[in-house]
Amino acid sequence: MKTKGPRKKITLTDEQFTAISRALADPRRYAILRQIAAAGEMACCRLEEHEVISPATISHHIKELNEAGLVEVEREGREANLRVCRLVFEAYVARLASL
Amino acid sequence: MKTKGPRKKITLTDEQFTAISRALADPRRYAILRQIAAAGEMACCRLEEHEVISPATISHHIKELNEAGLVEVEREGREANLRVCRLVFEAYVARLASL
DNA sequence: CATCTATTTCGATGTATGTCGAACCATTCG
DNA sequence: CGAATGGTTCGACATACATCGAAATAGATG
Repeated sequence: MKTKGPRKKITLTDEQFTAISRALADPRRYAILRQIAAAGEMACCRLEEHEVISPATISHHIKELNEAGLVEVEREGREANLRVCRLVFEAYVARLASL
Repeated sequence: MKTKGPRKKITLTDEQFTAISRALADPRRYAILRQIAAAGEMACCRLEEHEVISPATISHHIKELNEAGLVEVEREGREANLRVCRLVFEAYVARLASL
């Protein structure tokens, strides 16, 4: 069975690869990424992290994830909608797996 | 074709997972890991990094990789033989891929 | 407009970490 | 034994970075 896979192959630059590695290295950031991934799409204000860390810090983490190319941010009204860039993430995993 | 795959499945603790993430996040450390992986097994003193960074720093990185469970160190005579722990690495990639 | 909510930006702060030199330990070899 | 080789350990140092509070921005809403 072919579970609606990626259409295109993506190649990451070395810079993006290390940016992603660093982005994933912080547990809090990884937890955020997981929530977004699990939800498919979610508003920033729905993140569990609001119980734990300040809005400023959350915003910072989102920015890191976004600049690494892992997360797409779409402002909609007053909130920010987050979505994982699957193609980029899969490209990262693939490259990592090839060691 | 079944390319001599891993015998057992390994489950990583959360701590080990983040330790590996952090270990991979430094480009220098990742480069070292790649060399070891490419060689299958290699003496520490053969690492290209000796051209770039001090023995002390290399030793530090090896230690990090080892403590994360990614690299096995076996002292043989005066040199240290390095080998990638494939099972651990593959467990990491698998868990990462499942997001 | 005034206010509330969601988010960002800025500056400050404490901690983590990559790096080094120097000293040290272990092994090999003359 | 004494020197050379390969690694490690130990501070020290500089930079990176997670975090915060406060102030700013932007949209919704009364």
